[in-house]
Amino acid sequence: MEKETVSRNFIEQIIDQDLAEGKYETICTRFPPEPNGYLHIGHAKSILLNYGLAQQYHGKFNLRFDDTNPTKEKEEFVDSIKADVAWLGADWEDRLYFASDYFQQMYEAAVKLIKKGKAFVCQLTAEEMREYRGTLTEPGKNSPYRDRSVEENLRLFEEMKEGKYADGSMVLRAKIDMASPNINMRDPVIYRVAHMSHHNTGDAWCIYPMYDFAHPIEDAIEGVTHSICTLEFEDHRPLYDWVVRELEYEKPPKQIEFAKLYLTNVVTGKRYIKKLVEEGIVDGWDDPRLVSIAALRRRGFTPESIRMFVELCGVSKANSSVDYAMLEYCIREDLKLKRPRVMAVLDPVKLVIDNYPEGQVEYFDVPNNMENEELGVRKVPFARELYIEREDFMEEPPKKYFRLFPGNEVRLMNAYFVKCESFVKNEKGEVTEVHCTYDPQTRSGSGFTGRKVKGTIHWVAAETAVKAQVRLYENIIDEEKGVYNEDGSLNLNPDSLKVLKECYLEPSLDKAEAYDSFQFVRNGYFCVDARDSREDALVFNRIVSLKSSFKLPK
RNA sequence: UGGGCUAUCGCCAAAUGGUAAGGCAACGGACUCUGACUCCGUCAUUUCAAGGUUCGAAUCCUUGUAGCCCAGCCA
Repeated sequence: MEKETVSRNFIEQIIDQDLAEGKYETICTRFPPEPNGYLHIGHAKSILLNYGLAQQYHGKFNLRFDDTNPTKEKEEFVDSIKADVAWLGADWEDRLYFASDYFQQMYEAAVKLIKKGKAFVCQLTAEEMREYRGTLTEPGKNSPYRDRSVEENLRLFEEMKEGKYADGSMVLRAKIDMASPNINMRDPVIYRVAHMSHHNTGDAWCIYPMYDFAHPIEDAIEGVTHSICTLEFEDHRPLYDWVVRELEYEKPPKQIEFAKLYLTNVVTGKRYIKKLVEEGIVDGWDDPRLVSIAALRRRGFTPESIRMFVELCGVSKANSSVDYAMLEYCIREDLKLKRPRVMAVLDPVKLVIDNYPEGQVEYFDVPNNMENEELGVRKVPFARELYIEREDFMEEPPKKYFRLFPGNEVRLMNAYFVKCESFVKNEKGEVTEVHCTYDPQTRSGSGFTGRKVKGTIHWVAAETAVKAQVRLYENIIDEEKGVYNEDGSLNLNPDSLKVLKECYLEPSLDKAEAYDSFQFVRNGYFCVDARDSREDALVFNRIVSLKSSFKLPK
């Protein structure tokens, strides 16, 4: 209630006004996917927007499959869509609908239009119809079949329904205006013939309604008040309104359009994704580098983080592309206090503590999350030989490098201070071992305040470490250059996309439950692949790596 | 070039004729058992452009400019 001063987006303003004018008592929204593919982050915006509005106004939210075209739809998509919508937390309660369940009503509606002289059966071929339609700048011409009698139209339409005509030979068209500057109003097709089995209605029908005719009817039947869709349907609104008007629905639903959500630095085009899948660049529609809902889930995003993201993006009619960094921000924000932070070394270098007794192992009680005591503590073994991150040691450190270098002392996180005494290089000049001495009185939790160190680094005890295969992912596209070159070739090195690496994890991570979601590793984080039966089930996403890497002072 | 829509910071986005919110990013600084987090601070005399109306304009008018969508028996 104290939200009084918060500004409302344009859709809320429309709803407020409709409610104030008494157009509707309560509102009803819907998410109407066609079951022809997997949901992505853009759909999440629509789902959460529709559901959020329904919640906010104490109205209803329906999930309805817009399955009016059997040539494109599959049952498998119905299941995945339901799972994704549910995962996002949008609850349709008992209101799960299928447009195909309304085929009879739609048929009757078409008959009503015919009887009103507002629809006719047309036998123009597809090509002819295109010619008759005119162009963007020239008006169209009336179909020669436009003035058939109501009786003949009724008979023909009935016969279409009975299966007497072949696919493509005949359609039912709305009789509107072939000279309209809006091409959608030039006697649009509202029913076509398709002898094809439908995933829901089987072979009961061989005529199927077109979107423009079906959608307003679906909304009207369900009592949807605000039919929220994306911008490309703006030109269809006059037709939407025409349908609900001619069919004489009381309290007709109202279509409102908003801009789709685009993200920078990701591939969203179905065409591209398909190609990436076919070429084996990605594992499939749920590859963690994509932004399908399933991919995001697999990558460790939470429904909360996606909700936050969608809210942060806002709703408007301006085409825009939201910075991927905002999505990253949301997941960091959500997981910050929610998940344990564990240590894992991704690019290991051995660290030997020369003055630590050989064979000795100590167990430290490490808080799972310093800022959230409820997450408890875990035991982490510490020994003479550890692995540290290669980038946490430098032979010749630049100014302001606070980590390990000869003579410098740092804190091993949750353990002791160690001072670098020497290091070993191989014949290639690579550092293979870093030798240190530790100071027993600096043990973590001892309250030691004798001196301070500037740096703290993470580590994993070598002997007990769990060796894991980790997949490093990088952004899938370079925003500047695009995914594909003009000649259609892939504009990236496939090897850069997925790098399999061996890394070392704390032994506590041996159990899958221990890392079923994001874990912070320095500033990046990784999560277990949701399909954790896979051998390479661990996924590392260093999505904030740019931020975390040490930058040389200029 | 017909019709529809849009234009406010690097990226989203408020402001509904009363003197440009907020978030992300970035950049300073403080703090720190991870250079993170947190905290504090900076970041649009100006709203696509040019004119006009007005005491007052991002908001109204005019003329331009740029971008997106539409010629499926797809949704």
